[in-house]
Formats: sequence, C-alpha cells, structure tokens
Amino acid sequence: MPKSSEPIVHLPILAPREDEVRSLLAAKLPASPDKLLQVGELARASGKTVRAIHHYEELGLLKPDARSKGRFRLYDPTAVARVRWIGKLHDLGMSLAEILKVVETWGTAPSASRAMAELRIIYRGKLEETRAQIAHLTALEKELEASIAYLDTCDSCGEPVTVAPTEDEGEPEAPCGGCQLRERDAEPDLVAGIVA
Amino acid sequence: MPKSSEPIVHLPILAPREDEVRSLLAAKLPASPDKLLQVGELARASGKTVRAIHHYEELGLLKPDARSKGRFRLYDPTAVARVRWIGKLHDLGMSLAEILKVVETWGTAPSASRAMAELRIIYRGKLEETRAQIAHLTALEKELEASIAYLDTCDSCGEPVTVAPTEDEGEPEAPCGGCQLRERDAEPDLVAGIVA
DNA sequence: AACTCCAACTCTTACGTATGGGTGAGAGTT
DNA sequence: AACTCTCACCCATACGTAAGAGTTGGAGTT
Repeated sequence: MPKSSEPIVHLPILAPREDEVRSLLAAKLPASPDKLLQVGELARASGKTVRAIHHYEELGLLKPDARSKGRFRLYDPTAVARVRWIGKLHDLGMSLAEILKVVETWGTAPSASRAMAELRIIYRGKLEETRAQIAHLTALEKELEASIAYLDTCDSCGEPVTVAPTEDEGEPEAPCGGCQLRERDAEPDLVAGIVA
Repeated sequence: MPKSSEPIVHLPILAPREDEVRSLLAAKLPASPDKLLQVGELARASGKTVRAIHHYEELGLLKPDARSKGRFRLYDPTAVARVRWIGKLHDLGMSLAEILKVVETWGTAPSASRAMAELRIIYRGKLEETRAQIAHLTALEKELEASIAYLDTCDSCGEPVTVAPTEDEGEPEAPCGGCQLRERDAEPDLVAGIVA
C-alpha cells in the first residue's frame, strides 16, 4: 500500500510570531509543530493504559487533537498533563463522571474567573473530604497498631511461644495463662471481634 | 440436610484441654441456653440488612449456629459482635475478601499462638498499606492546597474579577495579564491539567 | 528514489471482571 | 401477618481482554 509519507498534520517550522503566545495560552492548537503522540506514547508518558485513555475518550473526558490518515489517534504533548490531571482527581476519590462535570463546567463557564471560582469550590470540597479520609485512615492505623501490640504481648507472655521457627508443628497448644487471665475489655476491637 | 446430632462444637468449660483452645478460638458455642436470633433480628441488632448477612455467609464470613426445623437461620447472640466487627473492618477500608482471610487464618491455624502470629502478619501488612495510603492522600492534600492558593491569587491579580455577580454575561473574557505572564511551570498539576 | 516486508502498533466492537450488596419471585415457616 | 427460604438477575465503576483487521515507519533491496 502506498503511503504519501505525511502524518497528516505536519507543518514545517515557521517563524515564531504572535501565534506563539496563543500556543502558550491555549496550547491545544494542533498547529504547533510539536510532535504529536500516538495513544501508546501518551499512555506510557502518563502512566495509564491505552484502554484507560480510550475509556476517557468514550466518556468525553479527552479528545485526540488529530487523527492520522489511518485513523490513529494523535495527541498534543500537553495531553500528558491532562491525563495525569484526570488521574490525580481520580485518586482523590472523584469518579470519572464527576471529573467530566468539572471539565464541562470549565468549558462552558461564562468567563475564566468564573471557571476558576467554580474549580476552587470543587477543590475546597475535595480538600475537606481528603482530610476526613486521612483522619479515618489514621484511626485505622491506630487500631492496627494497638491490635498488633496486643498480639505481641500475647506472644511474649507466658511460654516462649515465638513467631520464629518454633518446634511445635501440627499439634494445637493451649493458650498461655496470661491470655486466659487477661481482661476481655483490654482487647482491641480488631482482636475482640474475632476471638469473641 | 439433617444435621448429625451434634451442634458441632459443644463442650462446657473444662480444664484447659486442647478442646479448650478450639472453643476459645472458635468461641461460637451455640450450646448456651441463650436465645438464638433469627436473621432479621441479627440484622436489626447489628445494623446490617438481611441481605448483607446472607452475603457474608455466601463469602464464608459468618455461619448460622443452627437452623430451625424449617431451615431458618439461627444465630448465637455473639454473632451481633461478629457482624459489627466485620462492619468495622469494612468501614475502615478492608474488603470483605481481606476480612475473610483474617477469619480463615484464625480458624485454620494449628495453634493459638500460630493464629495470633498470622493475624499479626496480616495486620502488619494492612498497617503498611494504610500508611502508604495516608502518605498518598497527604500528598494530594498538599496539591489541593497549592492549587487552591494558586486559584486564589488568580482571583486577586489584575482586574477585580470576582466570583460575585459580575456584569459580564455571555461573552468570554480574556485571561488577566497576570495569568499571561505567569510561568506555566508554576501551575499546580491540578490546575495545569485543565487549563492546558 | 521507489519498492517490499514485517514487527509493532492501533482500530472498533463487544463481552468479561470485581465489589457489595439490592430487588424481586415464588414458596414455605412461625 | 410477618418472616424467611433459595435462586437468580441487576446496579455502577473503571477499565481488562480478546478478536479480526488495518496502519506505521524503518530496514533491506532493487
């Protein structure tokens, strides 16, 4: 099959003029001489899979800046930041649908400052949520620490029942006296639940 | 199917024999004269739905201590604590599958100390995960803070473009001078992604 | 320079997966 | 009447994975 050796969008390097500014601001102009990326390259650069990027496109979160003559998706290098941004918001616990709303809000806002204001509101909400999440996880951390500590003391109570290679194999052993004497109330929830 | 006489594990409190261990481990003795609960009662008492309890059973997390002659599930009152415990671990971010591993580890360990040792291992792993998660979220928290700060300065840069009801409606406005002069690199990822 | 080859890449379509249950349906139990 | 039983299909999310076919770009050849 003959191919006219032209990646479709391929403008030679021209003199940098006022357009330069434009490309800096709304750097989505596919006219920039930057090398466009194929979906696989974008995937590698952004740490996502090709499938994920396709998925984002299906949802309307991301669109190729061009297509090769063979219908390959082509992306402006700035798409890397975009995909990373999506990933971060997702990490923050936002669903892709929510992220889409942000994108749409941004795109349809009547003014730039308006858009930024709305973005701030969303981010502030997320910040609170994130802090709550951290608090929650910190609570879990404490519980785990307490439970581990409890189990540790169990190990070192009466008999030298160690975790390390012991001699007992197969036959059940009786719990140590300490365990039997210990108050039930002293058990961390994470231990009490299973022992109960 | 007819259950062969014995309620599985049923031993009164004896000397610390091997069976003692079992009963301590799987302290589910349905032999106590306590009133057994139907699934609906257990559900109400534990704050879960009947379906959820059925689900836990499907996964192997929880088993009725008996069945009525009409095949109704009957639970020992201690099951309430068990279900709450499951709920708690789940609330704290463990999947039911992970909780199941804890249960199985506990139930199949050859000895009490062994069980505790394995439980410790699981809890330690979870602890690490949790800390990693916290670190991750903390990083995101910083990013959000930075992004919000950035957007704040945007608002107070050049023109008095406020969030409050402005006069401009409909026609997009150009970004303020400050925004144009600002370095792209200065933009936090959470902002750069959408602006780009 | 033009042509041929080929591995690697990408296309679209579409069903599969894991989670934690929800929601009946039809029938039996208390 | 209120409860419970056992199927068994349904939801939403965020992709995974496979299939069958077309595309790209460079190496090698003429």
